[in-house]
Amino acid sequence: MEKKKLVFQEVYEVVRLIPYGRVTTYGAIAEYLGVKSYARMVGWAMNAAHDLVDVPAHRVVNGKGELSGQSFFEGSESMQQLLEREGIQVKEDKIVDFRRVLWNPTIELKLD
DNA sequence: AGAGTGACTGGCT
DNA sequence: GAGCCAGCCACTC
Repeated sequence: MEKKKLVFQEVYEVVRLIPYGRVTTYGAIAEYLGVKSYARMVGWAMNAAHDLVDVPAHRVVNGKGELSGQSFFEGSESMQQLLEREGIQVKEDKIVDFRRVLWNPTIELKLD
């Protein structure tokens, strides 16, 4: 058995595909890339992606819809601010109607 | 090389 | 439905 390796570039590509006004989870991305157990690593990849402006990391949250990486966006605008700008309501660091705005690449980008 | 840590998740209580 | 516990992989000290 060969172990699949997580490629940051792949993660960034998926994150870039997230539609405006939608969000996804670390687990969903990991699953789509075929590395379901790498949810934590995806989050870590986001940390590295912090340097890239093309990667809307603010559209990626944890499975509960909480802005876990909010503290990491203390650049100019907070993660919450960016999400609300896209029409996503955020309350108590949690996305309102999370299920409704959730975008699952494994489903939306079905490979067949 | 061993131990600790973390932008997580699923299962059980 | 919210909270606690264990499993997960890469990175740092």
